[in-house]
Amino acid sequence: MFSKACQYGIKSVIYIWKQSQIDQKVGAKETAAYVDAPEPFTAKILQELVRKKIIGSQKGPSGGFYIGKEHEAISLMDLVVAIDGDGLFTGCGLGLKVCSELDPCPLHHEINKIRIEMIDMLTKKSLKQLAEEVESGETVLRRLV
Amino acid sequence: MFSKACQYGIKSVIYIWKQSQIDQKVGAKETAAYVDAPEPFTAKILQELVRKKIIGSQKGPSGGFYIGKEHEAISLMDLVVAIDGDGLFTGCGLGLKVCSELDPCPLHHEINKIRIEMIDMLTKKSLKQLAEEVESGETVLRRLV
DNA sequence: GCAAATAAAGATAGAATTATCTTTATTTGC
DNA sequence: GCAAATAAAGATAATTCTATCTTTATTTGC
Repeated sequence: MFSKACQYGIKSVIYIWKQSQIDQKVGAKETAAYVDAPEPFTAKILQELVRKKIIGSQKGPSGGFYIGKEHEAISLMDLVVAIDGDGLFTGCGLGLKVCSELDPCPLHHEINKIRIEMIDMLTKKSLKQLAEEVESGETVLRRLV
Repeated sequence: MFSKACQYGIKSVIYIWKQSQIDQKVGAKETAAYVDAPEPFTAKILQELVRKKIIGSQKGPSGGFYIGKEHEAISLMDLVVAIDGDGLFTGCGLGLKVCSELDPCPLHHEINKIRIEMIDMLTKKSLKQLAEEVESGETVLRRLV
């Protein structure tokens, strides 16, 4: 469903959010280690997210990635689209050039229904909410064993 | 959502079904042309589907791919799994090694809900049904313009 | 100003997916 | 039996995704 890059991105951003709550910027290395993702690849993804204004960054000692007021409204949807693009949500699910309500491909209605639910879920979930659920222990971001 | 191979596979199998209804075996070339997919790639996919008993094939003149009684119970789910594997439906959506109802990843419940709907849809849709809807004009398999 | 820490950028490599080409095996119709 | 048609198998190439390494640019603390 999501690419590896996207999976790493989602987990990283939740961690960065969590640390930003206690005013800590976090490095790519620390983040990658925490979410169990390859470090240089994670760094690339975070770089890209900064470019797209999903998160912020600061160079130099005690620098790192962070999430500030300006990123608070970011939804999971924004994040996923920033990394994977909108291919999951738009275009024909079977790759037809022409596919619409009027000329639906054999899976048009079915895929549409699932897409709507997916978009709904990703739009409603804020990163804040995800981070808070991890914080409270409702969900887990990494294995602690 | 589905790989290209899977998209080509789904469309091809619907066409093959349709032709099997009128007792016509169809070649890889004809199938690929009909569903607007690259020919050698389509041939490979169909080969694989034969190996997995999703469709049948016969060599020689007036041979080709077909769908017989023995394939009638095949669901879309069988087809998708045969080509893309079950990665869409199993394992953690964020790639965590440990993720379950008891130790859910931040998206576990949400992804589960969508997966259940997807599995439900793919399991209930038979290839027969898809082919009949194309036949009746309810849905379209390729652009006719 | 300088050293250290960090992100950013760019180059490279490995693996998987997508796609093509060539050769071989089988089947049919004559 | 032979030619033609077709699927099957195997080799190769192109592209994209995943991953790493190296160099450069910034920023901080001293």
